[in-house]
Amino acid sequence: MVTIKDVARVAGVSTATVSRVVHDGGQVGDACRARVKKVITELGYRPNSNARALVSKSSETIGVVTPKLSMTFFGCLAAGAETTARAKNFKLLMSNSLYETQSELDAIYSLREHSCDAIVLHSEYSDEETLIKLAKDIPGLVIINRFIPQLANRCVWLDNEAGARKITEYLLSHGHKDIAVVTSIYANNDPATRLNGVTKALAEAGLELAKHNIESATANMRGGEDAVKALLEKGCKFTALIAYNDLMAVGAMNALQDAGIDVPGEVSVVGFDNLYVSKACRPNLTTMEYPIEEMASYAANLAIELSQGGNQTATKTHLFVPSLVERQSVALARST
Amino acid sequence: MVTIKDVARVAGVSTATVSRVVHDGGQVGDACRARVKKVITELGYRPNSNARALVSKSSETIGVVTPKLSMTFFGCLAAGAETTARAKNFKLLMSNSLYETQSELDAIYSLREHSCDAIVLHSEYSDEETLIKLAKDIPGLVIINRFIPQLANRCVWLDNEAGARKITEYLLSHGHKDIAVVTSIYANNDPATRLNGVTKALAEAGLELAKHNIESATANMRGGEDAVKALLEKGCKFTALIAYNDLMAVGAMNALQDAGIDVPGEVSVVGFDNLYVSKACRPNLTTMEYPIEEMASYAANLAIELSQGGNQTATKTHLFVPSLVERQSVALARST
DNA sequence: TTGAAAGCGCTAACAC
DNA sequence: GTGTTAGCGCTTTCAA
Repeated sequence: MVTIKDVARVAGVSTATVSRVVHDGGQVGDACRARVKKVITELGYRPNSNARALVSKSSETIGVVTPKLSMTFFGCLAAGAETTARAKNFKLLMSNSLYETQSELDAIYSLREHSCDAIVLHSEYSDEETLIKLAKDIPGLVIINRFIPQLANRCVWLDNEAGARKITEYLLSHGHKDIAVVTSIYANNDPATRLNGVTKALAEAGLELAKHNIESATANMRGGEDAVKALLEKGCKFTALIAYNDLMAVGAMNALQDAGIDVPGEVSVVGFDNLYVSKACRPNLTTMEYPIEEMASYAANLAIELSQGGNQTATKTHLFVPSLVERQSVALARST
Repeated sequence: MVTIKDVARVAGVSTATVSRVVHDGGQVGDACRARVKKVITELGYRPNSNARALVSKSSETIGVVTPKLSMTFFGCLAAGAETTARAKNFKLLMSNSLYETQSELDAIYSLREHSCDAIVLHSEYSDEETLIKLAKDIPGLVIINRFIPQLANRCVWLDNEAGARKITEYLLSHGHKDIAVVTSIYANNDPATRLNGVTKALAEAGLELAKHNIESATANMRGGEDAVKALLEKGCKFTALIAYNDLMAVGAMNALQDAGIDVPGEVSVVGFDNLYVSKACRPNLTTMEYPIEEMASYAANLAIELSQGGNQTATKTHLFVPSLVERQSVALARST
């Protein structure tokens, strides 16, 4: 490994001068700078970032903590953060939290040990108090996909209720009145919030969402299938179905089709997230776009700014609003 | 930030002793060790890994370089590496190469600056020579999804030809004789290798793969659609279609169905990779499993071992073989 | 068993 | 404009 000393020796200058050249400080004579630069390329010198981080207490590293990288949603999140990291010349440290409070915290501490002071955290299990305490310690900590009032300016989140409301209104505008909902038993607030949006939109249209029209299951394809089967077995009648997310929606469509029910001919189906699958399934799924990649990129930027002492406007919030993506899984309700 | 000095001071010992306790070295008296441990927890001391890496020249960090994290395939790759990292208590440094030679190299050098000596690289554009030179410099460099003879013991790869062969034979065993192929213009060797497998399997059955039964396009859903349209327009007749990967297969199925052709009733379709989409599409896709997560986890292990001077058996290769996943997109060929 | 001290590669005063 | 120097937090001889 070639160090700054090697460069200094070969170029016949002090390490301080080399350091200045590396950092493009203006305080170096032209001839000297040229010589040093030449030596740097000749020797292939690259500053050791551990040493740099050690002395400067900042590592130009951004950490991302998500539950599970293999899920498309989190892959996109990571990709968004990576875009920012690349643009700012930061390194990206990834950690899976595996949906556990303790590993969430472990991951964060491990990041800290690396002098990684910009952190984007997707937390589901830690309670608000823990997070608030953590945020106090770590100026560059940003929470993604969750809103904590006391941390308003550190949360990058999505208006789930507005999204659910919007897609419900869309269904309403297509003449649907008998609407079933497949929600999830997912740990965070999202299911409740989205359900809330649906209920409100329905209420405003003078409709009530009957309890027995709601079925809940795990937030994946299988869950969607199971929920629809349960709905069908109960003898539930509906012309449209709102699923918690795309995965459940796809499962639901499959179950519907397996039961000989045409989608969207007899039943319209909508999802949430706009994952890749929504373009792969038949019919293509109408859904709400969850701009997670963009949000993550934004969050990473915010985390970096905060870690550098910028963007201290405590009152500013970072709320994203999902948008409707019309595809083929919704049709006009058949007049009854 | 609480440092080793703080702990030493509070515990009334030297930093060397604290270091020994942290490392579980046996050379510390019981009473002393207990006291130090107590102080460590009380103060919440965590060793700074930059300092540690600086002095020990090893950072317990594994780097992963892939083209694009937002693609499911690479997300799974990252997840596999993460599993190993977690198990070995390593950190995971991610870098996107964006499909470019230069950024591939940049990413690797940047990893090196971090004293990250175990690296898993998914390289597509760099030539073998560059890679061989790199591998010489970096003992812990492992190449994934590519085979370079001179680096046999450092490559973790998949037998694409065997996979293609296997799935072709599967189609053959279902009575298909008129087979079309949708291949891709992807940059690496995989398309050619898979095509090769198909051709060979067909040849062994006394069948020839006619040029005009092959169509090539970009390796995504859209490409699959386009290719099928082209095939259909040419008036190509086939009862089975082999797609380069799952994404193209799904696109192909959609195009087929849009053209009023029943899948698998009239045309059977198979893919490659076994991505999540293959369970989302209708009919569910029969495909070859590409165990990328497992492979990445394996590769990460190998990289760590190599970086620590182990596993020097230069003759050992690391070849994975894909397995058939039967779903619903293949039917018996209709007797003609 | 424990401590003192040197030094990893780099940056940032401070001096000249 | 350039060099000297003192650390950053930690590990690791070498002595005691």
